[in-house]
Amino acid sequence: MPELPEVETIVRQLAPALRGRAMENVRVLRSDILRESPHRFTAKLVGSTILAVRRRGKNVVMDLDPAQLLLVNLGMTGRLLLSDSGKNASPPDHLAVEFFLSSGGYLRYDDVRRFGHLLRFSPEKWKAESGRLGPEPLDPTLTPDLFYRALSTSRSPVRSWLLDQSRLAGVGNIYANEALFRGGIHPARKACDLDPGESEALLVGLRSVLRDAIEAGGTTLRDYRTTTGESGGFAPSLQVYGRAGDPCPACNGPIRRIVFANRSAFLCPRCQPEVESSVS
DNA sequence: CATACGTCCTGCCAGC
DNA sequence: TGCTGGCAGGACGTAT
Repeated sequence: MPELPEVETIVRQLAPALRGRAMENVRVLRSDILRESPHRFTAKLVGSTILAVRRRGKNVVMDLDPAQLLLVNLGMTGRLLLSDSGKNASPPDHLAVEFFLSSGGYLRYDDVRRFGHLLRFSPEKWKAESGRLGPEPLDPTLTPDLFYRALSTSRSPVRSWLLDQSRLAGVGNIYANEALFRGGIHPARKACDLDPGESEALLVGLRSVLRDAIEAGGTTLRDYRTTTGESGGFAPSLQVYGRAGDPCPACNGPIRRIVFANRSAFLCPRCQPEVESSVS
């Protein structure tokens, strides 16, 4: 569910609302969301103050005082729901963890499939962990040349390359497919086969779709919600994802769905040819 | 080392 | 109406 634009949307809502507030109590209802005992998790967090909320890849990262980090990976169906006022919203159907905050509100983590995780890190451990993730796609220091060189080291299909968090942090199946369409690149082509021009077109397409989706508050297909429970607005703007059989917005030919690496890929066969045009 | 595949879990939807 | 199989936005462990 949540890829970079969805997590960015959540973080932009949480950051101003949570900054400076303390966790007065923590209640764990589904401990398989954690990788430590609920008792230890709770004991280490109660009394902490939230200094900042930010994003790294698809993770929500909270900086706490005393110094530690709380990372939320939403998996497929995780939601962070914020109730700022005193009034009690009825609990969501799959409530996993509740944080009771100073000034009376609370933050709830809800997750149908429980593929998500809530993880604590020391600053040192987080630094190492973050180092295992690839660069942020929207970071301007990721130049077209660096992007091209990174692609050129891998024989994986370029769609798989985009999904690999250790190569690039934050891209999931929706935006990988949309970026490949915008860049005119077939998803099954080997990453190392893209030429510099194609590589740059892909980077431009990726950045544009991520920015557009952030602008719209993310894509809700089914489960994704903002912290107030609202849907994102980008779904109608998807050009290929989930649109098998629909006309291509560029050439009117039918969008196709193919499956590889156990996941659906959507593409326009005409706009995203399988083999690069070896004209020269 | 790099890449490929099965698995975790629940809910929903199309098709019979 | 009710059942069944297929499918889902992620990420990790294991096998090759």
